[in-house]
Amino acid sequence: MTSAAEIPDTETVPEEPSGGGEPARVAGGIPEATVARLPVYLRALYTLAERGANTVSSDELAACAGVNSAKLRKDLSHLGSYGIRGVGYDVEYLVYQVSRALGLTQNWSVVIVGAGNLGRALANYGGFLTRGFQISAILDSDPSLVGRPIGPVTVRHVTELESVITSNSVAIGVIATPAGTAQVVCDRLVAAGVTSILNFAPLVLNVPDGVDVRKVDLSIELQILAFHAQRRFAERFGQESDSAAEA
Amino acid sequence: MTSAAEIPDTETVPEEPSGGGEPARVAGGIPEATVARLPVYLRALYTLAERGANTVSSDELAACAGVNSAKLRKDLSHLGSYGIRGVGYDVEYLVYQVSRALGLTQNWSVVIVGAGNLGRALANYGGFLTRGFQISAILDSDPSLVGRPIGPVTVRHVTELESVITSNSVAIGVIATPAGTAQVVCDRLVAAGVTSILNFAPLVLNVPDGVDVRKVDLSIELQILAFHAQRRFAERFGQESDSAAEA
DNA sequence: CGTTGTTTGTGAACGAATGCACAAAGTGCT
DNA sequence: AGCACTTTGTGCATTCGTTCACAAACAACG
Repeated sequence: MTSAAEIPDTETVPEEPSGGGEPARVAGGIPEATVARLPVYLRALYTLAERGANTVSSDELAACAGVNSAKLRKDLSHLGSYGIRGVGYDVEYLVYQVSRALGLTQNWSVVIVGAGNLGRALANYGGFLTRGFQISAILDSDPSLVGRPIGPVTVRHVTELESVITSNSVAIGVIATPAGTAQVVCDRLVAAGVTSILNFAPLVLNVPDGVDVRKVDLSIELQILAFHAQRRFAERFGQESDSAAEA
Repeated sequence: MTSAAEIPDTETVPEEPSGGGEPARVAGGIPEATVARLPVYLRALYTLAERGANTVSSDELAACAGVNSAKLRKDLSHLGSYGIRGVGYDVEYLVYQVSRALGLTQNWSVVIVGAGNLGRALANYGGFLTRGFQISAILDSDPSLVGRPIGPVTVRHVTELESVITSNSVAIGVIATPAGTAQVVCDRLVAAGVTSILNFAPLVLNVPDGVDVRKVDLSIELQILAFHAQRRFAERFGQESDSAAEA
């Protein structure tokens, strides 16, 4: 759930109505729910490729990705018709097509703001940033952290934010600061031209239209888990004292 | 979109059909999409309470939470009818009701497995674990980390996993290990009785029915951002070379 | 070449989520 | 008490997402 339901926060510019009864088909033609699953498929494909698989059926790939095979096929059908009936999908070719659809054939420059525990974890997580992303800088306001090497870069002072962004044409900003400074950092990122932001600070960021914010929030996830745990608990034993089931 | 969309992974046990035309109403009566937003409302309510607000209208609260006010009212209506027409909601009372709905009136015991950068970040993030959650232990397999104090606890060896869980009646496990060991850790958590798992490792965990897994995955979020960034880019300038828009 | 078996791609039914728009229900002023 | 104003709670239409089930397309083999 999510993503949650995740759960989308994008402000998508609506296209012309385009007649049909299809499920929306925003510009780019790929529904949000599908976009959120493509990275999962991509990871499964890489795993399969490492195992030496040349082709894969929708059933196998769906099992690896933890989804139902009909959903997988419908998702992939939004990218084009890249399967072979009676055989399956060519792994390498599908990797390329999914990557292209996600925009990973170009390299994206990322700046991380905040070199605390979380920022360090992100910068060090080589596995995360393998393909398509490159950390241009990690910034912090604490002078005692500046100059310290973390992962592929060294910490720079947050005053350099604007110059780092313009000189590296950074398109994605990651906010790993405390909640108190997150909005200020966000405003500066946006003013400097960043239109994609990944927010780890526990607050709702305010951004103008045209800026895409995604949030990752531990406490929210924990609370959702707590809800389900409580529900399971109440189901197993009798109903709780006063649930919302009164007439 | 996190969650957005985030995106559900729960195996919910369907209740009796219950007749009506309402949107599903799983056991507990609260739709998934609503559950995912309740923590956001709760945080906004705490912020408002700190500012000294006694009551709040759906418009204000919706603005704080970054959603549409009709959606907010519909969400809250699933908990019961706790507003006063013409006035709004009593902040303190609503905090209590939302907390109760989420199962935060009891304390949940959490164990973090993996004391690397990420595990340390989580254990130190006091802001995350304020209300309703308590870190019972943080575990790692690296002997050089054992004994080191992190946040409210000290690192213990992962061999103690089972005993920690049973003696603290831990209900929630957080996996902050590398991908290679995540499944093994997961299996051990499940075998020890944990039914709620928050997974930070970049892989799809395999769990039996009745276990609830939520994942937090940086690379997926980045890839979704990249997709939208690419789309915006292609929209601004002419269409890309070959999009999927052929007849 | 036809037949059998496999797997994709998708039409169509269903189910969930969103947002509008308004009646119902309250406050406060005169 | 009556009236004007505010805000909740919800029925309804619409959009979005999932799943089923099957025809179309291909491989393999005799």
